[in-house]
Amino acid sequence: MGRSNARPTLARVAELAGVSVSTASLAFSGAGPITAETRDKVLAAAGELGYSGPNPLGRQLRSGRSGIVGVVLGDQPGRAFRDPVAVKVLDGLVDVLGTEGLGVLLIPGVRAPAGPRSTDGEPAPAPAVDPLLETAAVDVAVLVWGVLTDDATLAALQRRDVPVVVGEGSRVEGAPLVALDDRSGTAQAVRHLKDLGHSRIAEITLPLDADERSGPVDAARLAQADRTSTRHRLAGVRDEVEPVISWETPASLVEHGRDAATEILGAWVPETERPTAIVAHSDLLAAGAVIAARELGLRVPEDVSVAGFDGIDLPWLSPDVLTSVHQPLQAKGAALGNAVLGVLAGDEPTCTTLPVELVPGTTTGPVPDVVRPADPQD
Amino acid sequence: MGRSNARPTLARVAELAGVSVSTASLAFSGAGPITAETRDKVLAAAGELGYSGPNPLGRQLRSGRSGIVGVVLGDQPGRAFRDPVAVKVLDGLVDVLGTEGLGVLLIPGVRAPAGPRSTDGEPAPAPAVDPLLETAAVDVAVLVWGVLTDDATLAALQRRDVPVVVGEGSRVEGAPLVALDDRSGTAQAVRHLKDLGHSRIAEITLPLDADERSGPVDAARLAQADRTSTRHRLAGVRDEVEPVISWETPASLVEHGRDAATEILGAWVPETERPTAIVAHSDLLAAGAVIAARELGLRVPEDVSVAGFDGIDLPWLSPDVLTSVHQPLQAKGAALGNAVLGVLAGDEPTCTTLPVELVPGTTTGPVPDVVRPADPQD
DNA sequence: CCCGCCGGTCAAATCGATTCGAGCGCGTCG
DNA sequence: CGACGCGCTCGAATCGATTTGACCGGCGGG
Repeated sequence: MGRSNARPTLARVAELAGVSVSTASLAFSGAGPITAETRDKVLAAAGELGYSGPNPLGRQLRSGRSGIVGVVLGDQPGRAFRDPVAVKVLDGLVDVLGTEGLGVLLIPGVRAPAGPRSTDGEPAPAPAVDPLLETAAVDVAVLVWGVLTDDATLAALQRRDVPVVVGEGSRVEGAPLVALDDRSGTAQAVRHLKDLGHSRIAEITLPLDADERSGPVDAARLAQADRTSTRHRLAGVRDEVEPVISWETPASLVEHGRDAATEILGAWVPETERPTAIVAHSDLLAAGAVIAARELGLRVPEDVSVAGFDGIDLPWLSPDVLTSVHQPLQAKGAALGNAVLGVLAGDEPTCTTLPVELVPGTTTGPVPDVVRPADPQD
Repeated sequence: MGRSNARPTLARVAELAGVSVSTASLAFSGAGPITAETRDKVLAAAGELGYSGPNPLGRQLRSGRSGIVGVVLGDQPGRAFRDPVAVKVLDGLVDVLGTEGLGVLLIPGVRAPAGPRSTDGEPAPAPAVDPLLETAAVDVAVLVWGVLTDDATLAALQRRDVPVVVGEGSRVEGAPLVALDDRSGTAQAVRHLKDLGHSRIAEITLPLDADERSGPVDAARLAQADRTSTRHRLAGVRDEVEPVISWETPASLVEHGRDAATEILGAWVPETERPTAIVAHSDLLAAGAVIAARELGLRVPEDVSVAGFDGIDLPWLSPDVLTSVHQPLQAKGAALGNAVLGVLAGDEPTCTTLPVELVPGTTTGPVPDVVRPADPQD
């Protein structure tokens, strides 16, 4: 009973077919020379035994590869999926890797400690890395959403000698990086607004670090910015203009963009001093800003212009089309996939920077006359 | 050079520590009795060699389990992620499995053939199943988005003897099922509308099958409905009312809901015959309907009421809050996770049906007076 | 006529760990 | 004083396949 119940192995198939295990293996893998007659004999035996093909585990041990690429999600797994940008990138990644027969394994990153930074006892010395990070059999890990300074996830991976590919972060020693021309992106957006005559420009930023703060960004806070892509987007804006106000959000979500824009547009005491344009670090934030403006009775773009970043589809913003800095999302996923392939092939790590392109929509327009300074500007 | 360059193995650590391989294994796994002194010796040797812990592949082969659960995505990997419902369920699933140390592997389902149902040559006898389906080392596969009759994905999995867990579909022999009380859900929504005085109710449906059609649903088409949950939602509506029109959509997306509602509301020649309420099979479709109504200059809910299904957050619909049949999304993911755990533990397959609950929002209201029949009703 | 090559098959080593049962000191109980 | 039991360690089998090199008969070229 013991073995009759268990799933048949290649050895038993070979036995029944009257050939050696090695020959049976050849019959399935197709590698190496084998007579059609022999193969048929093996296949017939397999059919009789209900053998469903070589066990992947055995193959993997032998080859030393699992064929699995780990994708490390941010601290909250759910949040990663709520972001259309992440989703599109993931999509492209799955696509490229899928054609190579590689699978994508979702790995939650470090789990945030239960209490929100409680100062009692130890300062969370063990950041509770997800068990999968420690044990999963992945050939490569992809850190799609960047690397923080002093990243516990990265540390765990490196301790395990798992090769890493980084997207959107700062360079990691020995790991390929797929970056975006963030700085040029926001700079282009602001230049576009300036070309339309705007000068009082407000900014809605991506999170500066993992603290999930929300509120105005001053010079001190600016210096603390930890996330590379946020830093670059901040810098790009400042290449062109000093924003009249810059508002930090806890995450790239519509509701946070709405809250930020409500603060920015609503709290301005003399209406003539209100910003005439908003540049947001993401489309989701920008969409929130458009909604907030509508709720405040402001017309877009007649009263206030809004520009975003990412170039995602926002069908529900209809009939408006967001002016946005488009990034090649699918291509970013593909680039990450190729970087993974490169690592697997043993190539030298390279650093790719993807281009961005401003695509004007209907949410930006000329600066309103009403608030244009009456005095003849030199 | 050969071995000095290669990653160290447990055997070499044991050798250096002067103990046997079995003892070294004990030092890492923690199973079985071992002296603290011996363990330290092994750990020290490991540190010296740069040994980064037991290779998962070896462990997996021995245990016969990979610790990986495959989640089969629909035909288009990207579409699965665009659906907030799917994302939340996936989120709950990852959460439950993650705490058990199980990983979630994304598997694209059958790849649709290149040409759209070209009738030349063979009728696509080889539906091009994704290579991962054939080769990935998964302990269980989850078909989150149901099973079609004659499902190639399911067939491939069964051929490989991979146990399966089904969500939202029809019962599969020997596999646990996590279902939803779809029928009661749409029935509740329609009853709510009837209680508000509506009688001319239109319906926007989920896809009836994989054909991605869009247009009115007649009795013949109704009979073709292939997807279990769609069938139940259709039935639930008809338990309460015969819709004045039922419009099929190719996918649960805002834009399709918008298109459908534009047809439904716009093409009605005598305005007094226009439906006063729309029940949609999903929140995304319902949101599209709200947008379409607004675009047509109709007020929601004064001129037309809209009810959805799912209960997802729609911050951008603000200030409206969709009336919707809420389903326990996170719980559904958790239920799927538990079903997976059950399969792994060898339990008998069970069938869970999750409850739904109508939560009224601001998008449904009393039937408008204008179009209410002038003659005194009974 | 003989050597060497070639297509096909097989035996055995290998991948890296887990685990069962045996062995071995040593303390304790009878 | 001898036997039993307990705690720790070790040897060896096992998981399931891949792959290298040997082997073997037959055929063509020198």
